[in-house]
Amino acid sequence: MLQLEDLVSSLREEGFRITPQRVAILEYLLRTDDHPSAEYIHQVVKKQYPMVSLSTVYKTLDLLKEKKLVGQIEVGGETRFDADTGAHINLVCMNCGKIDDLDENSLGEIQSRAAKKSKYMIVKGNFELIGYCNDCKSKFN
Amino acid sequence: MLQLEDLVSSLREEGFRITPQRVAILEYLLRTDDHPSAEYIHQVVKKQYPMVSLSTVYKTLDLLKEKKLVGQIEVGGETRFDADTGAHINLVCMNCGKIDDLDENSLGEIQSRAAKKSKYMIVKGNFELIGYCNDCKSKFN
DNA sequence: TTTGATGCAAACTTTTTGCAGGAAC
DNA sequence: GTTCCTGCAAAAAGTTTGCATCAAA
Repeated sequence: MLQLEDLVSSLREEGFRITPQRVAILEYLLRTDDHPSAEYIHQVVKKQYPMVSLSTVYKTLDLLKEKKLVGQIEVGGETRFDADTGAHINLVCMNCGKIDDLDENSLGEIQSRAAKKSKYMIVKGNFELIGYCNDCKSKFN
Repeated sequence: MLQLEDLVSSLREEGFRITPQRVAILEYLLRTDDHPSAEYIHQVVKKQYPMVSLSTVYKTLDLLKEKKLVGQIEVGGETRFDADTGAHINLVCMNCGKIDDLDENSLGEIQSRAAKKSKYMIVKGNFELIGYCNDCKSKFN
């Protein structure tokens, strides 16, 4: 499990400045299992630090993406961020918009088979299953 | 293999009008293996029918999505359309933007396992592997 | 004190929408 | 002739950028 202090010191060592805005965004991303949009992160962080602007959220997310601390997925025309960088499937609910993670150990095998067949050099994978979550599916039966 | 005539008559039977714009877009989507963006479809179709507008392309794509004749994937912040509706993996090249398809028969199994574990009702899957294609990967070694 | 980060506003990109005119039936 | 479709232009939504100010180091 990643700790806030570790991230803060590693950022500081690389010459990045530790601002309250960055700490607040990092704190939220570390404690949530969610897959928030930039807009949503802004809403949450603003409750605690009302002076944080949306463009700072975007800039911080860019920084974290570059350092591979968050992943990025696109769902329904909206970009969402994902703190879990390991290989997993995102389950996306078409009704409530919730995104759950599912570990699946056969993904690595598929990935290497695909690399061999296609001759691609694979950098990362995005696996999504889209449907209705347990809470919402009853409404569509 | 889907034929243009079949699609045209099925659209006509459902009360949709057959316009040159719709035929041109359908024709292009049927003959290509590509995963074009709306903008790109517009460029291609305009060469043949210069009067086609981008908003008509979007409206036609909406219609085709609703009828499940095209799939939609989001890659790098851009929406791309995919005429292959079967279960497959999209291989996305980070350098040239090309998208290849790869059939993978273990996807169905993963999907049913995921449905059981997560209690989701799965409607569709998006599987992407992102990296460098055979032509581009030499530039990054 | 120096330099990088912030916040605002404006710009940009992609997609959607309203509406008047035109084409398919 | 009726109704749906098209194309334009404007709006909307999400993201990026330029720049003056501010704060971390």
